[in-house]
This record gives sequence, C-alpha cells and structure tokens, in this order.
Amino acid sequence: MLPFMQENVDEVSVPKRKRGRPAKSVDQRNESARRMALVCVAAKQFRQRGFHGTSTRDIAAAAGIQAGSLFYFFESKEAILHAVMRDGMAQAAVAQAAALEALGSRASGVTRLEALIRNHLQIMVGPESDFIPVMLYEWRLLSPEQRLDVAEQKDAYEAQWMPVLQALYRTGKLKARPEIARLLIFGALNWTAQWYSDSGSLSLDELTDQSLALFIGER
Amino acid sequence: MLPFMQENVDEVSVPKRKRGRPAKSVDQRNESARRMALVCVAAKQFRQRGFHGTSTRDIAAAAGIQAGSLFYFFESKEAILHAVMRDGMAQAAVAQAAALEALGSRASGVTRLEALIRNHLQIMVGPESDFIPVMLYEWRLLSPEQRLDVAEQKDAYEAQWMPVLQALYRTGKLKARPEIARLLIFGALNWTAQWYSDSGSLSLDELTDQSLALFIGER
DNA sequence: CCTACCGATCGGTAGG
DNA sequence: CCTACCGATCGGTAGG
Repeated sequence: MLPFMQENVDEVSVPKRKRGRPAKSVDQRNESARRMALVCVAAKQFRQRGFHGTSTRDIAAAAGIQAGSLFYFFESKEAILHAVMRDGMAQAAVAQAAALEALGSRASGVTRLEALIRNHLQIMVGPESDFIPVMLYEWRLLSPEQRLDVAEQKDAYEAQWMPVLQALYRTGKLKARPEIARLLIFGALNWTAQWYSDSGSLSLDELTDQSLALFIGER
Repeated sequence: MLPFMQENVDEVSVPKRKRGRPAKSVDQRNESARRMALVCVAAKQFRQRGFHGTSTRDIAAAAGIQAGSLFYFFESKEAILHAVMRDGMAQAAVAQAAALEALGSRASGVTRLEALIRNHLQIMVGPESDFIPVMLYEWRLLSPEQRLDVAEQKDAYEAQWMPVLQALYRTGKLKARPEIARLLIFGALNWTAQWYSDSGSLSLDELTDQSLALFIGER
C-alpha cells in the first residue's frame, strides 16, 4: 500500500511553475515518487524502533541514499514524521469511507460497526500497517502546528463512528454513552498494535468478531 | 504515592555488610530514600516528555543535584527507567490485591470486575499516576533482561483478571472469549492515559461505570 | 555527592 | 542528489 500523492507544500518547496505549462514536469514526478518511497521507509523504521530510536542516517541507509540527502526532500526529521502521519491518515480515511460505502444504505448498525472495526484493525495490524501506529504512538513529538494539522484528519476519521454508535445506543445494543464508548473502543483497537501478531493463531476476522462481542454482545 | 522500598541489587551495588550488623545503616537508609525520590522525579518527567525527551540532566536538575551525580545512584539511564517500571508494577500489584481483598469472597463477578477496572483506571489516570503509563508506553526501550523482569510482574498483575473474566464468560455476561477480552479491555483502559484529564467533566467513577457498561452491558 | 571532562552520535548545512 | 563538515547535546566517567 503506497502513501498518497497528496502534495505537502509546507515541507518541500517546489519552484513555482509558469502558467500554461503541464501540471507536473518529469522531474517533479520523480521527486514526488522518491519522496513517497522515503516516507514509506521512514514509516517502517519509526514503527519498528520509534522516532527517537531511528536516526536520519538509518532512514537514508535503508533508502540507499547518503545521510545528508534526506534534507533535500524534507526540511527536518520532524517533517518526515509529519509526512508519515499525514499520508497514513489520508489513506485510512479513504479506506474507511470505502468500507462504509460498500455496505450500502440499508446495512444495520451492527453491520456498520463491524465494518468500521474490521477496517480499523486492518489499518492497525494488517500488512502494510506502519503509518497509523506511528501516528498514534509518536503523536506528541509533532510541533503544535503539525499536531493541529493531523488532528483535523484524525477528528474527521473518528467522527465517522459517531452516527453508528449513536444508532446502536438508541436501539439499546450499545450500553455505554457513545462519546465515551468511542474513546474506549478506539483504545481497545489501537492497543492491538502492542500485542497482535500475524504469526499468532488469531485471524483478523476472529478478532473483529470478538471485539463486536465485547462491545455490543453480538456476533 | 511513593515507590516501593524494594531493593534492586542489580542496579546499585551496595557493599556487603558484615554478619551481626543491623539490617541497614543510616547511610543506606538515606541513600535508599534519595534513590526513591529520584525515581519519582524521573517517572514524572518520563511521563510528561517521554524517555528520549528527558535527558539525565533534566532529571538531575529537577531533583536538585548535579548531572553526573545521577550515576552514583543508577548505573545507566535505562536503569532509571527500569526502576520506574519495577516500582510502579510493585505498587500496582499491591493496590490491585487490596482492591480484590476488600470485596470479600462473596462478591459477584460484576463487582469484582468493577473493582479491577476502577483500580486500574486509578493507576492510569488518577493522581500520582506516572509509573504505569511510563511502563506501558516506553516498554520497548528496556534491555531484553529488564523487559523479562518487568514482564513477570506484569503477567502476574494481568493474570488476576482471568478468573473474574472466566466466571463472567461462563454466566454469559461477558460475550467475548476471556483471553481476548482481557487484551481488548486492557487496551481500552490503558488508552485512557492518552485522553483522560482530571480537569474534564468525566469522573473516575463515571468512567468506571461506562467501561462496565461497554464490556458487559451492566451498571 | 560535585567538578571537570570525554567520546560518540545526531540533526542539519554549504557548496557543488 | 553527494561530499565534507559543524555545533550541540547527551550518556557516562575519573577523581576526589
């Protein structure tokens, strides 16, 4: 799974193009692709050893470039972390929207919650799940401005759960108040990054079922 | 709440005493008390800014000693982290045992779970709650030997939950399998360190009630 | 416990 | 993108 193409003008300043030219030059495409690859490499390392446990030299070496060259693409180490979180959240938002849309409008509340849980677990512990765990566990290392920026994406992502939880609360299947339930449920799911391993005997589907059983007593 | 007196012979080597002498000399008492205070100071800083975000100079300054003096008490920065986790877990184990014993032997499964949840939340977000969050969130920074050591305490603490969860599962109040339920519930509770604030309108009792409602639909 | 200090590492930059 | 390098910080130590 690749991070999004989404430009982040704050972090790499691209020279202004003249009007009338094509949208992106070959150079810009290559640069953008290279940058994406670097973000992926960084995400994996940050996930494995943490932000502070990963040096910019580590990232450069894993990407096959010289240590100083990283700063041609990113203005600082924090900017790399920010990019990992931005790209991860953008991707998570798309996956979640797709998961909900795939259900159609007549799906039950339980089915919707199940889809949200499965999708979130996939993001947390599935293959290619480096970005969001990094975001969740290295959150406080962002600058205030960066944090505000990512918080916007995160809030939008979490807000999608509220109508589902509210509906389940109204029908009595969810017994905890939706706002607190959301926080507790996200905690339970986010914590899976600490203990779930693909090699274990527990499949993602089983974990989804057990989560549903715990939270609303069904499935 | 003070960390435990528990000696950690691995970390500060105290000269062997001659037989027949009193258990601890005045010097050793003072040294031990000073060491405990340092662990408290370190716990607070690790909690606030993380292990890597806290320098040994920060800890020394907050404790009112010179930077190098820390290494008279601890052999390394990691040893301080280890001590925070050891002391925190020892304290948590005592608090949990007391919470269960206070119930007596005729308490219901729901009541027992409620007591466990309230106690754990207290440890996570109550006043003086620096130790366990540090343990949970800086876990991987320990050396393999240190990690094994703390894991022993942690496993014993978590094991106390199993009979309670199993009983609730048998009576049908808990719908998820006990082992997975334990992991998910701990996740939900451990995550409160990320969002709960004393200043908010949600009391610890309310949070306990809502957690119970979410997990077993009661209270 | 303090003073004085060291070696290593690290993020980041200049110039090409 | 690379080469070559800098300044700061940091964990830790020797000697008292």
